[in-house]
Amino acid sequence: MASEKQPRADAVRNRAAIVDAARAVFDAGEFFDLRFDDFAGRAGVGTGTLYRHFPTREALAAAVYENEIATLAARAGELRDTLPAGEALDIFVRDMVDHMRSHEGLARTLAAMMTAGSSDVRAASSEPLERAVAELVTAAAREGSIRSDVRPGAVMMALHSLGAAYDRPDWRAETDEFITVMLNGLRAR
Amino acid sequence: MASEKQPRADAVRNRAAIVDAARAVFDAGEFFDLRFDDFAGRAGVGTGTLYRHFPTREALAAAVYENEIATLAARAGELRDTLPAGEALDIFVRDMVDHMRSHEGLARTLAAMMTAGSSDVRAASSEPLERAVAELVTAAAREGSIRSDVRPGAVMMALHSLGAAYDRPDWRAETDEFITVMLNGLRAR
DNA sequence: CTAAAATATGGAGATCATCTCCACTTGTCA
DNA sequence: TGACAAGTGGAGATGATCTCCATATTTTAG
Repeated sequence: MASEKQPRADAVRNRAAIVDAARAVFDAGEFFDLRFDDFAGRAGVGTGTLYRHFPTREALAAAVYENEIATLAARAGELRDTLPAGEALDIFVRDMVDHMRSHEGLARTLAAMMTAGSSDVRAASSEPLERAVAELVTAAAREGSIRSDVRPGAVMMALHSLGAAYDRPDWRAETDEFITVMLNGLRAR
Repeated sequence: MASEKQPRADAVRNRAAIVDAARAVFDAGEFFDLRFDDFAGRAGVGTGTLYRHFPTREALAAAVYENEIATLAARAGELRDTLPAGEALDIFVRDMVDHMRSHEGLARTLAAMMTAGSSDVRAASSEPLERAVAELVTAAAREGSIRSDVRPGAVMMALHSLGAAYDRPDWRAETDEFITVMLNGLRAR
């Protein structure tokens, strides 16, 4: 149907430079302090270029988010291919928590942007992770290591909450307990 | 220490009018489409008045949020006084879900504002609910109907996620399953 | 290799939301 | 009822967002 056009080489480079700069800003937790135009300066491009590639703040956030999601989804696939499903699910969830812990600013900022943003964008951007988790959950249920009357989306919801609740003073400890409760709940018959 | 001054009657009326107008806007899901100044028009006051009462969007959102939290916390107290703790917790969680279902736009908008806003504001505004849930959880643990190695905050985190994940296409069904998983996990030994 | 066409760039300046300021109105208190 | 305090509204300053297009770069065709 749609014939995809090759973008020009410099366009590709600029786009990447902007996303890289944005990732750094996110990680430092300065996303909301900066004028949107400043992202152009940071990436060494003009504001026109910034706006052409990312018409809104949200669009830029979505691009960073998609990278992050891809990393997580890849990790899920890897685990699925090398471990029994029940174990893979367990480890994936805990890895995800660790990942968030080591990129605090990023996790918090993306959670905020994604909560505020439009459903459609969020749904589209999260799709690969959604898919990967669904596979893990379905496999674990088939294998019999978790109950089978829970749809994968319920697990995604739980994971979602990790990001949303990120700034709770005792996040670290509460997360561990929350995860334990959830995994126990999944195993309960 | 601090001697509280009575505000003038018209100031009280105006403040209430603004919060009322804001609640309606929230409920309709139009919060992000409106210029902040428009809230003044909707409430029938000037922009100066709006800004005096609520210096930022976030401050206005927090005021609406606090109302909502008070309602929920009151409900929790009521349940605690009339039912065994384990049952009270169970019913409270399910009531909260129902409450969110019947105020979709409100729940979604508040979740977004609160995620984006500062930790301090959020922490202060949520405190009454936090307290009420902590009481329910602690009582249920003491009573022996749920495990006692889970701090109340872990449960709050789970509740938080309900708001955060609000726009998932299948929210209703997933929420029920998620809640079931969590409550089972809490009872698992 | 070169020229023309296609694509992309940067940043000056138009546009628009946010927020301040103060002359005026309303409420309160004696 | 007068006088002082408290509160109001909205015009306009401020500063961020976004558009537009003359110029520059890359690609394609000859």
